[in-house]
Amino acid sequence: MRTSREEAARTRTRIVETAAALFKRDGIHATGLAGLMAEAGLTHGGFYGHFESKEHLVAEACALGFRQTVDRLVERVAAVPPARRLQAFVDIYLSEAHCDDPATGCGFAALGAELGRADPATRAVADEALRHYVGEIASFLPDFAPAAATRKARAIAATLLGAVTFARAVADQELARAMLSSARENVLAIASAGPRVSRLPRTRH
Amino acid sequence: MRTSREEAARTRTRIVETAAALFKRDGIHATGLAGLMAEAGLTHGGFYGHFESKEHLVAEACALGFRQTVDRLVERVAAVPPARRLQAFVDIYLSEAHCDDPATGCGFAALGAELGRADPATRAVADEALRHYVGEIASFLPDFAPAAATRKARAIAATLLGAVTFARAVADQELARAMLSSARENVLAIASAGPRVSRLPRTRH
DNA sequence: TGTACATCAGTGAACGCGCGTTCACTGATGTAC
DNA sequence: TGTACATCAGTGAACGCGCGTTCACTGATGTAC
Repeated sequence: MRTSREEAARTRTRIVETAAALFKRDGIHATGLAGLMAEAGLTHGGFYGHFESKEHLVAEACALGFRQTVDRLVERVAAVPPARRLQAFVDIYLSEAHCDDPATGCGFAALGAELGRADPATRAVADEALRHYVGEIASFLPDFAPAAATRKARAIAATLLGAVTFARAVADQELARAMLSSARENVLAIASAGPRVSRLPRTRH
Repeated sequence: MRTSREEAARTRTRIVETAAALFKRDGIHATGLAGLMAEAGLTHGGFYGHFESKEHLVAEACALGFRQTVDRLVERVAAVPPARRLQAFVDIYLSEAHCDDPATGCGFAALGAELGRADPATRAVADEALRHYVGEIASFLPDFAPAAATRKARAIAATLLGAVTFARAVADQELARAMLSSARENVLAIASAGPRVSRLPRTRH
């Protein structure tokens, strides 16, 4: 039962989207191809018509997952006045809604340590995604010189990722909330600490 | 071939230690019991003489892994004068040696998102370990009131975890180093920002 | 435009393999006399 | 203290199952005339 080329392209996209969500929800290793294909409304035999191997799908699904994460955040934050964008971004990232729904949330937080064990192609995807992501966060810090903003953005990305990882790991919801609120407080402190470019322009040291 | 009770107790300990290292190195889901038992110098049949299920071992191995992490850090940092302990701790945690060897490093960083999918017993273990860990970091911040030190310690724990997760995930070593150094810089800024208890005692707000 | 045929997207059975778990067995350890 | 027997730590084969991957097949799509 052959389908049209447009339909086949749509099928392929659907597999990648389903994979991105399942990998983020259950982990890469724990997600089987048969279940994944079934979730996409297909039988598992057709998988190798679209992808060379599971690893190839992993790289593509991660690329999509990371892109979606950043795009969604940027879209939601764009509606906020520039001066409040960082705070809006931090509030969304550290929300309980984000912690409760890894499948649609940050790919780095959802995959975590598993990325460090992924094949080089997937890790190269992570390179580009992280640079892009840090660049977006840095754009929420217009008061700082670009190099300083980038360094702060990296630290902010790390703090947010770590806080959500801890919040998801622990059983005690009060401890999880304490972690999220402590991270929020200190991220905003990072964002406002140090010399502003308008007062004290400074190049990287 | 029965062995003595002392030997059996040592065998059990060896299984838990081996599990802690393999879970941290390869991930919990990706570590099979047969390979794990072989690594401990045993055949897999004996496993259920020591543990009720893999999940029970996971909880025990995580408890050990988390405890080891904190104990080793505290031990190494104890040799440093109190005023420099935070910096020493941060330098160890963000070292390339730590990034390159998950098996002996921080259990939270090594297991990451997998903990969020673990059973309640394992996540309860994470609760206690995180509280203990945050308490140790707070003890490196004696200049702050206890509640403020705890909040800063949580943010520091999150930043360190996130930075190592990113550093391990990316393929580009320069990007990894940039992440580690940006995290270091901003963690030390967190640690020195805000009112000190000696100058401006302040209760939690 | 209509027909005949080649292509190929998706199906479903099957492959070898490693998974977590069970169990009959072995033989040294621990115990009772 | 020495002997006879029960216990049980560890062995190794086996269980059903899901894994990633392969392949012969089906039948609608795409193409050539």
